[in-house]
Amino acid sequence: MNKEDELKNITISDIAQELGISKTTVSRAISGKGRIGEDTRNRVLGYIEKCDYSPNFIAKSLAQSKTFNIAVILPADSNLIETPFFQSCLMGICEITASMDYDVVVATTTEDDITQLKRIIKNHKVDGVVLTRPLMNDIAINYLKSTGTPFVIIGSMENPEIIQIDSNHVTACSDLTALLLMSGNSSIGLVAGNLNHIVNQNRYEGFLDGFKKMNRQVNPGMVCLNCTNAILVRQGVTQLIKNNVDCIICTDDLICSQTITALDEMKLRIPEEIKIASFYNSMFLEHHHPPITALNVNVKEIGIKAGKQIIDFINGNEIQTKAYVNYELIMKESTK
Amino acid sequence: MNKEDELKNITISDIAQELGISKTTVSRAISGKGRIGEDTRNRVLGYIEKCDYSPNFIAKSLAQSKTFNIAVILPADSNLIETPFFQSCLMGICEITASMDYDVVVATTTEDDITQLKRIIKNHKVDGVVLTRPLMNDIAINYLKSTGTPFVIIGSMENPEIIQIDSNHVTACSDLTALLLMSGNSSIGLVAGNLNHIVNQNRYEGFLDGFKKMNRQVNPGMVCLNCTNAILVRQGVTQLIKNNVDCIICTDDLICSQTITALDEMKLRIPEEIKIASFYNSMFLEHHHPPITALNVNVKEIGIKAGKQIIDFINGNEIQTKAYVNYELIMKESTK
DNA sequence: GTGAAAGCGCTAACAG
DNA sequence: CTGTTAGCGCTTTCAC
Repeated sequence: MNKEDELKNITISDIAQELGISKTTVSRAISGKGRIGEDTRNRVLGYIEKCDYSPNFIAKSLAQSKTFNIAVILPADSNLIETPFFQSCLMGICEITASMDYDVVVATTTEDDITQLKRIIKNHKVDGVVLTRPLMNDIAINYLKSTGTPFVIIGSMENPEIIQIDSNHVTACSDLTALLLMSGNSSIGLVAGNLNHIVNQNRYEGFLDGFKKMNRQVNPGMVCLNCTNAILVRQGVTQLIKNNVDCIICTDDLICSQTITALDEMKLRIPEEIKIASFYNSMFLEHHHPPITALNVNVKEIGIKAGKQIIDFINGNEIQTKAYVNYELIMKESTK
Repeated sequence: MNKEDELKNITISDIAQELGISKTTVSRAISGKGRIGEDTRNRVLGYIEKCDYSPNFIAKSLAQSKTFNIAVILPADSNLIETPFFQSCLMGICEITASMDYDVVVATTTEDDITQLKRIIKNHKVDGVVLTRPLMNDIAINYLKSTGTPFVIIGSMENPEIIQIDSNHVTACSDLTALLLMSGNSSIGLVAGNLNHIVNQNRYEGFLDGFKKMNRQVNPGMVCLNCTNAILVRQGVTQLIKNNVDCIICTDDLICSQTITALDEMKLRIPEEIKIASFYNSMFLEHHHPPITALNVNVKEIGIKAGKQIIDFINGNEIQTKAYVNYELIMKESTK
């Protein structure tokens, strides 16, 4: 009987008829908008409770030209597919949207293919978008701007008109670098990923800033950028070793794991012969032996903030265009 | 101007009026349903192309009582949140659904909280559901059954009425176990995760089956079940070591990483003093030193099949209720 | 405080 | 082959 009740798809008209009032009144009781008598409202609400009515969002959507959906755009690049960052983000977004009566539609893009995004926007499937991996020259951002779609990015950009949620990768990397310099590492190298990803730009910037803060010069031979695959990482690490680096900072956990593999091949021991640090304290780093020094962020909280921001923005509420989430530096054995 | 065009929200009526025909005809031209003149169709299609019309899915949804959305339910359990399996699955599902003109709504559940799922179903946000982590006694499955919602599971169940996509964990683990027994490991132990997860039941079953195939007895002291956190894993490993195990099979990568940490603490070297193998060849195992023997599956393909199955099912197409995806045993240094 | 009626954009009989 | 007419379930003026 439960089964039938749910399938019955009881509508607002049914309720109106049953209670001998008009659809309008029922609608008002449910939405809370417009004037309505205290007792009438309670009568409606009571009946609704009893007969397990649930409104048809599609109809509501059509009438209001709103979908009550937001899109979350995930990168589909093969080398990011296993990164837990996006998954944790998504969890946070789902949590907050559900609590605000919105749902999450996901789609993937690559650096040069945004067809899934376009479909969703063209089909009016969502009211707004969360972009999780902004690029330097981002066709997704350009598209969203050109269509006038509300969106927020998880990341940082110069443009102050774009709503942004991020941890401050610049100061984070700057802090990490400075701390490592202070603790006696005279020659620190950087292995960075795709510089088209803004986050890697930020971390690179922070790296340089850390040196500046400590009044040190960065040796150009100590910086390997755009290491977008295991082979490039290995080449980079080899170069750093030749230049007698004593500590390596990796811009993310995948690069870190590839760096460790390279170091292993060269029979270099961590931390005795070479120190290493990375970003985002994932399972990989957490359970590595020795444990890897890393910057830790509450990624789920980033998702929660991003979800709240976009929904508030859609609904015309006031929001801050730039929100930061704290990070935390976790020093471990790999840099001792 | 592009901007205005897209916002203009040109409708089927506009087109009809512009072309001096009826809405119905336009609708037919677009959908391809019903008889319509070759030339009329082309005229409509041509005009549509030119004015960048895109249909309003919401209206279509309301008229057809279909949403063209499917839900993907992801586990929100803290110890699974970083598992790349679900992310890869999701990628596959997104890819296939997009190509079939469907979209993906995601929601999370835990073992005892399916409120997000309920919201989505009650609000008629989706036409069907993909469950990614079936449990032994799954309230989500019960709920979906009771509401008559079409769904598929990524995993295996006895019930042949439920549409299932999976790699065969039983034979996979059986093969792995048998192979390790054959290659001279006399005493193999198992560290398994939450047995409420069907997949862990399957692997446990496979483990036992491997022994049986080789006419060996399983020593009960060699099996640690329900190791749902790092502490339990450590206890389990300690017990296995006391019982002079020479090889450990872990039911997933998280347990594997925790096992390795425990082994490290005990100063046991892999593979010299103890061998180890795991499931699902994630980044963690891939870049570990030494590389870890594991069962590898094309997870994205599982997602693709699941997405196709649910959409085909919704549309009343014929489908097989049980689809397997191949696995591959990758022997590496950790068991040499 | 409540109701009647129009309409969101599309589909689907039913006629012609 | 094409047009007319009703809806899908809800919101929203505009009267009363």
